[in-house]
Amino acid sequence: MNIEPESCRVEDALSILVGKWKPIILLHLFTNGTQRFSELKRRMPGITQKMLTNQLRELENEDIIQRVVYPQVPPKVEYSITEYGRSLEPILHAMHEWGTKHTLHKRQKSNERASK
Amino acid sequence: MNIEPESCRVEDALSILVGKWKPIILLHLFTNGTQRFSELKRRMPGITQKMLTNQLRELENEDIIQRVVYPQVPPKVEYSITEYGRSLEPILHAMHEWGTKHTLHKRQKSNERASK
DNA sequence: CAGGATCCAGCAAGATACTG
DNA sequence: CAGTATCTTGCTGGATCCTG
Repeated sequence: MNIEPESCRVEDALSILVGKWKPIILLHLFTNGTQRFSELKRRMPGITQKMLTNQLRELENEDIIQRVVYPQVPPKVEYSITEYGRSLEPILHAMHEWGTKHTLHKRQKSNERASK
Repeated sequence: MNIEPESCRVEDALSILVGKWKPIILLHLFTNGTQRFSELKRRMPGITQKMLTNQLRELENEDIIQRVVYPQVPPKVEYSITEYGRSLEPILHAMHEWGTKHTLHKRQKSNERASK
């Protein structure tokens, strides 16, 4: 590891992924491609309209996702990952892999304690 | 990307890195090895004792870092990365790389807008 | 030296109601 | 359908003071 703590840019990446629903939103867009607002909402039980809108706006402001409005009634808005946004894919994937192992790791630890 | 949103473990990894000082603490331990509480504090201007203690405890609870207490007066406590904690290194590194590019990306965007 | 204990401000996020 | 507006709550992080 040769990152100078003074010029650390980990936080920049982190700040974009942080947000209660952002990783899941990204995953849905990665796996299912372009989707409408209502589709995303339906796929994420528990999220409120306000939060979905917020998180989508923040991702859009960072050029991670793209928002396309079709001027019609009733309204239709589609969201998709930008090409730039795709560069986050390896990171998301690495975190998922690590998280999976970590879940097992924690389970082992708690079993060790329980069997004493 | 083939992560099922239902079994997504990105959040698990994220939750460990999130915390205002955690990435920097990890970087300092990665680059400088074992260090005492006061050394870490000195290297991080602005952090309070409470926060340093908090963040260290949380990392310790996840087995990312190790805490060794020397029973003497005045007290001496040393912190270091566990071998398990080292598995986070590639992720931190990837995020730093991405963050560096993202900083440039944003600068370009704002220049584009400014020159219109 | 390395903390623990309190108190407090700010922001993220949830609930709910309304609208072009 | 895809939002916006408002109110409220819970948690993160900061300031400050105390101690084995």
